[in-house]
Amino acid sequence: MKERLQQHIRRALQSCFSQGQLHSGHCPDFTVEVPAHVEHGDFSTNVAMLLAREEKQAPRKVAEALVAALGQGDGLWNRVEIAGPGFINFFLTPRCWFGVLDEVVRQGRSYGCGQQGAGRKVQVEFVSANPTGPLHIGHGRGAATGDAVASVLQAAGYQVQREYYINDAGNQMDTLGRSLYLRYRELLGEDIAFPQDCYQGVYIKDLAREVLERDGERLLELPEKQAIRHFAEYGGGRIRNGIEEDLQAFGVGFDNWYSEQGLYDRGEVEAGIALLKERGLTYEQEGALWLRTSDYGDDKDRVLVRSNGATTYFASDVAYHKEKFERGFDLVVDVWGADHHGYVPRMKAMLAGLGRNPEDLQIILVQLVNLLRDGQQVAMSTRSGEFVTLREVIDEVGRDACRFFFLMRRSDSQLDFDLELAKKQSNENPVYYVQYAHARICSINRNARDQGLQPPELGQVDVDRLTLDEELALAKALDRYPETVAGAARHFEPHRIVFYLQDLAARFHSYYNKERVLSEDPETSRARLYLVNCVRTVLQNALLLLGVSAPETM
RNA sequence: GCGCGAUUAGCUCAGCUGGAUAGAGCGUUGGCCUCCGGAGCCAAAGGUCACAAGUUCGAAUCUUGUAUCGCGCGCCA
Repeated sequence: MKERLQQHIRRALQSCFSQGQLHSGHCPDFTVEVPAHVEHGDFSTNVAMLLAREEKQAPRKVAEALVAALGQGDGLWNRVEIAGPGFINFFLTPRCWFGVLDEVVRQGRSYGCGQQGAGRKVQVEFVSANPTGPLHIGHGRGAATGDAVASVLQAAGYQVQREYYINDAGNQMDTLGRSLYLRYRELLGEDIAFPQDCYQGVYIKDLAREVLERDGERLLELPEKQAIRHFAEYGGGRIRNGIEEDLQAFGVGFDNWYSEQGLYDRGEVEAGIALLKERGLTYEQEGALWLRTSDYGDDKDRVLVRSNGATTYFASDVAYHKEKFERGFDLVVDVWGADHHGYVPRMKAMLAGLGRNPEDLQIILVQLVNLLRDGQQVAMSTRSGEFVTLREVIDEVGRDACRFFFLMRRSDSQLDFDLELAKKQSNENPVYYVQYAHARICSINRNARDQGLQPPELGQVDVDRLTLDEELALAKALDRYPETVAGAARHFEPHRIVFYLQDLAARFHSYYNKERVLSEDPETSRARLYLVNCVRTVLQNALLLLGVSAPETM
């Protein structure tokens, strides 16, 4: 709708230029917005105020010329007014608003999808937790966010790949192996002083016991190094499988699991470093190899190869991201914990150094989750290994509530997650509010069928029967859905969908309480059924983007 | 110390590319079931958008400074 108005305004502008009412001859970057107050119409544009300076005329004068040129707009609006400092307000006809219903029915499941990303490949990498322990609640937020961002981008027309980067190289795997090995020896009766820098969680003991049951005592015979490697491989594999199962329970699936170790095995890390050297972006100092990231906006230069010859984590990240783009992605999205925000400049710098536009890498920072129970903070400490796992939360509050809660705030603001609240089946809990709206409409459909009334087919309804303000408001809300999805995709902000859903559900509940859909008059009932099923379609489409189910009964 | 982010109703938070009289949920108070599912609805109260300058037709939004809070600042991953 917005776009149609923009076209009309542009056309009016051109005609003013050619007819000589206006002189500057160029079209400013104006906006068409939904005003905050209904008295200001359905849409409002600031174009006259933007032109005023160049035209050397009062904004309202410019607006008058434009309004004269706008004409009747093919019946799109029934009134145009100039208001305030020079806004032009449009009052659209109900008939044109209810046209959106046919659009929803025509497009069905794809209503809301757009073409802004058509022909572009994007990769979304998220979760990417180390395979050294189970996923915790923070990973859950990253998983929900990454998956929803990927879905939203898909809806915007991008070809999307979901990828999980497995940090299976470096000394953390060694630490995992050592932790397991020591617990194993402990189980066999040895008195072990378990080191601080080993993984403390109980899952380590469980895994060690598992190995003991499988392999018996014979691993004690192995040389320590070999034993540790054995434990690392076995434990890493088991933990990875566990992570995959947890994600599956959460409804998150990946197209690709990408191993860091594989980068080393194929010589990609070496190749990456060689390329940077070739481009003259590196130098040696005190026996280490540095990358000149500070030439591209970073605070300081960063080490790629340490003086002991070992490569840094950053070096494999260089190789990884270089390789991502070689795979042909036009856009790469990384979802990180916000505590890594200090790494953003060096990643962008690295891309710039490689001759790639830093904008082609978007990094979404996901803030901490503050876990509460009845308003009291649940104690968590990674060091002691006492943390609440994602699986525990899914089992306790359910997948839908869990996902919805993770997406209720913008990802870069901290999130309070109250376990008791998420479980409550009451009006305090926002998850069910939206799902309930969907279930209610399904219930209406069941009742309608009992009365021999089917949800009407495309256009088989008289929209003039829809005369209530609430009905018009619902149609307007449905019209706003596609641009909401587009905005969520452009800004990588899935929480916009959540807010939209709450708004749409509220409008529906309000309507439902005020007026019966199945009324005395069959034609009116059919029209309302048509409207309400459009609401259902959009609720379902939006919930689907978030990975939350749209139940028919609750 | 340097850098990044935050600061909006009692609480938790939205607020689009700078737009007109700043919004929602929860909580509080008072109403609504003979009625398609009350997991719902209606109404009221509640604000110096941290503070101070600046930019302009117009600032919660942009700039600078101040305060408070959080995070990050390794040849760790």
